[in-house]
Amino acid sequence: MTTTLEATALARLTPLDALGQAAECLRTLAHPHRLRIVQMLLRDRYTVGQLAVACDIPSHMASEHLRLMQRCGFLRNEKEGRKVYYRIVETHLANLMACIEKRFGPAPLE
Amino acid sequence: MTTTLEATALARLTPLDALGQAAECLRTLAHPHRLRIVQMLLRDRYTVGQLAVACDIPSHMASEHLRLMQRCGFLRNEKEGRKVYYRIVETHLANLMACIEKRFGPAPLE
DNA sequence: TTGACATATCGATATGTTACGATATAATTA
DNA sequence: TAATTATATCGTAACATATCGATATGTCAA
Repeated sequence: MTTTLEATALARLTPLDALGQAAECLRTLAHPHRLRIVQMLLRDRYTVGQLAVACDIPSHMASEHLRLMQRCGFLRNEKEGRKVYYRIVETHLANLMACIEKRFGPAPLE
Repeated sequence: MTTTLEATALARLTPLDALGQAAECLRTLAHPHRLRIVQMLLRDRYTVGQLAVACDIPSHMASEHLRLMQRCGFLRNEKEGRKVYYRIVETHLANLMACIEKRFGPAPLE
C-alpha cells in the first residue's frame, strides 16, 4: 500500500484500549431486554421481578441481565426484605439512551 | 409475584422490536476497531487500506468491519479506481460517538 | 418451623462472533 | 499480456453469548 496517514489525521482519536472498554459497555447494552431495563431504570428504580414482568422473561433471566450491567458499572442494587431494587449509577447512560431514543423512537405518542 | 406495574410506568417505553433494531446497531458498533473506524470517518472519508493501517489490522479485516457497518446502514462506499472510499451516512452516529467520547475520553489533549 | 416467595447461581446446550489463511475479483502498471 | 495493488469473499476453528431447567439462598408469613 502506498497509503500513509497524516499525523494530524490520527491525532485526537480515542486510544484503542479506551475504545475496547467502550465496546464492552456497548456490547453489554446491546440487547433488547437490557435496553428496556435501562430505559425503565432511568425513570425509576424497580425490582428484579418487576423488570422481568415488563420484559416478559423469567426472573432468573432478568437477574442475569442485571448482573451483567452491574458488572459494567451501570447499576447498583438495594436489598429490601426479599426484594432487590436496582437503579442506574452510570450517569452517561441517560445521554446514550437519549441518542438511541432519538433514532429509534423514544416512546409512541410524544 | 405480587408485583404489578402501573400502566403509566410502561407507557412511553420504546417497543421491544425497535429496541431489537437498536440492539443490533449497538452490537455492530461494539468493537474497538469499528469504533475507531467510525471515529475517523466522522472526520473525513478514508479507503479500506487507510483504515486498516490506522487500526493495525489486515485490510481484509477492515473490509469485513466495513461490510458489517454498511449492512447496518451506517456507511456507504465510493469506488475510485481500485480504491474504495467509505463515509458515514447515518447521521445519528455523530451524537452517539459524542456520548462515547464524553465518557471514555474523546482524544487526549482537548 | 414449615411453606411460599424473590432472587441468584449452575451446568448444558444452542447460537453468534471474531480472526485467520486461502482465494477471488477488479483496476492499474510494466 | 503478465505482474502488482486494492478490496472482497469463503471456509473454518476458537471463543463468547443467550437461554433454559434445576437448584440454591435468603426472607417473610402462617
